[in-house]
Amino acid sequence: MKSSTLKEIAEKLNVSVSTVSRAVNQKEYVKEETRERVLRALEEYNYVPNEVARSLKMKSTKTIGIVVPDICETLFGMIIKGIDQVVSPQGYSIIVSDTNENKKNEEKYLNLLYQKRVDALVLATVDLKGTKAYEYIKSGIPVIFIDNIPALDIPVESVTIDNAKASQMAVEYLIGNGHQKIAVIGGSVDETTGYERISGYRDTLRKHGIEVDEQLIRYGMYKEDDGFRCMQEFLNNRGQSAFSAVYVTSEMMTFGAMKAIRQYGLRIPDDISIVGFDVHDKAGLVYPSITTVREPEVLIGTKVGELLLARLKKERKDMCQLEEDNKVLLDPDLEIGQSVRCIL
Amino acid sequence: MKSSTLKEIAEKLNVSVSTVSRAVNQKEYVKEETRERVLRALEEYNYVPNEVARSLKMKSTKTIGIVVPDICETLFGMIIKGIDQVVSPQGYSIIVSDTNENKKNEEKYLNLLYQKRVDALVLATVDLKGTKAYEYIKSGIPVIFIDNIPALDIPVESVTIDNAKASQMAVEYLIGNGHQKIAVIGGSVDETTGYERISGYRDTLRKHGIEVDEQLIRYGMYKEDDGFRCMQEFLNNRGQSAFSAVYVTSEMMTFGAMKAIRQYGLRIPDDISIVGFDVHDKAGLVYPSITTVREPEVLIGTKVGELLLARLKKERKDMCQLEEDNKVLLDPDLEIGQSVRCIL
DNA sequence: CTGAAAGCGCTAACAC
DNA sequence: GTGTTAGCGCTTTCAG
Repeated sequence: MKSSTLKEIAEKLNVSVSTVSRAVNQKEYVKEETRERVLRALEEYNYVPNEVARSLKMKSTKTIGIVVPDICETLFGMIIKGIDQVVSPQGYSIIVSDTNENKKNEEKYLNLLYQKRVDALVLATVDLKGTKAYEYIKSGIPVIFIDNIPALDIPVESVTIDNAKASQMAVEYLIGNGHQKIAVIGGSVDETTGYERISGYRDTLRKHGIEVDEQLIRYGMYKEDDGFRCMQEFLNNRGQSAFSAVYVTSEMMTFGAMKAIRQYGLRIPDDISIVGFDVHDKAGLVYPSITTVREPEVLIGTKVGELLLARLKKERKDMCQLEEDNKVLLDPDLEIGQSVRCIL
Repeated sequence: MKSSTLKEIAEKLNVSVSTVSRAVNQKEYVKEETRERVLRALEEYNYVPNEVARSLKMKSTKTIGIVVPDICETLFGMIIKGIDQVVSPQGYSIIVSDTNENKKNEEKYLNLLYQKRVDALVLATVDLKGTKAYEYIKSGIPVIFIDNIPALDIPVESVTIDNAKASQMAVEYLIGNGHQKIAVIGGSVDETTGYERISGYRDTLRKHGIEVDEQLIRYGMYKEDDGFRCMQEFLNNRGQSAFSAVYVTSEMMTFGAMKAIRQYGLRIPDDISIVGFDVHDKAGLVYPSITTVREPEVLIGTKVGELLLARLKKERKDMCQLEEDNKVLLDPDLEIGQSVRCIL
């Protein structure tokens, strides 16, 4: 039951390997009769093309590397799914690597994928220096960033949501419901996502003539604990800096914040309104349902897939480096739940 | 910034490719001095081994194919993570394919992975015939099944939980809390998981001298809607067949069932107790928290990884087919929440 | 239309 | 210790 090689088929049929190859790839001119003879033999001898050999020859592995901090996060799962959906019909496969949010791991995986000669790389980096990714780009391998975009001095391609807009939507929704004193729990401002979300918050407040109260801004590292802790601080500090609503910029921190509020004996949205980020309530059983900004995950994936395919096709002719940045910004969604009270 | 080849390095150093190769692979005897000279050159000329060429020669791609119905399901995400954790240190990469629960897709992916010559396959199949997987096994490629195990007439290897035991744990927990009339929502009995879970339920009731009431058994296809519908039927039928608790054998159906109960104006656990399966409440915000049987996901992954590594190592010497089934059964966990009322 | 031959980058006998 | 050589299985000129 071992699958045979072109050469074996060729021998059995007394034709040359090149003829068989041509028949297999439906290329060039092969006499209809021989083609059929070959095709039949392929079946009979159970031929399956060896993509490894083809890769070596063609200098293309039909393989795309995806490196994410945590494959279990719904966001990344969906993105991977989206990418797979669009690239697999073209024969591309996806190698995923889960770095566990660890820089060292990321580097190891990036090296491994380089050895395996992936045709392209999709990267949700935790290394803001992006040193390793730099090497990929330099050697002409298409790299698309999702989530964070590292600071590189060469043109990069990325697909992310418009984080500033996301914050704007969240904050304006709160303002629209009468809230003026809006606290925020941001992520690390060293990262583009964290930075953009917080500045979006600030800008939107200002735009609506609301003064930014630095006491109402806290930062966490995206974990549930961080959300919990920041919320506690807000709550303890409520005497000085009152607020009626809070905007939390990540899913787990949103959960943490909600728990802090509950533990304080306060109710959502009666006492405090909350808008989350990327909250996924698969069960639909969280009460009250959470109003949240949300990335269009699958769309990100399919967009990445399309970009990839486009570049992979072009790359063939001219090993073109990107001339300039291509930062695709997708619109976030605002999913309305019942966690915001209208106080107008 | 293109990485060079062994040959190029060899030329620059005026040594042969094999010497360079030996130095790279730290193999055999190379004079310490030459080794160092080579190693330095590798750095200088930015050499990165071409794994494709090596794969062709070695007939091993250091690549493992994983095919799952839905990568976004926490269960599969965790399993993939677990596998990756144990195989990547050995230089293996993982190609994932998301079949979207579709048999045709599954076949397509299985073919693609075969072409790519993955060294092994991990498969959560939706094709109970397992026709395609059969070919892998026949051609000597290690296959490990997770989740469902197809009916094949050759020895197979699998890592799953002990589904009968899972049901036993769920049902005995309910019985221990005084429940006697226990309804169940099962999955498709054509699949091993569905079948085993339901028979585990039956056996456990009998073992405790409780008669099985067929009216209290319903089947769904694992979707939320199915859980909702089955629960409705139970509820509508409650006049004839009363019950105080329900055991639901999948996560989404559990959510559906809970919604049906709520919509009926009944409370959990006051009116009806519920035990779920594989319920993940990442937020920890579902109220009441759900008592659920749970697969030890990461453990499944790491176990699969170890099995894989073991076979991949052996496979080198003797292309040994499995002599007999190797079905690894892992113990499920019972996570106690507040969805079961004690009526003793 | 078909075949011969080179070569993708690497490993592993086998010589020297 | 090191070099030579023969492929791994495939694609692709270039001849015929």
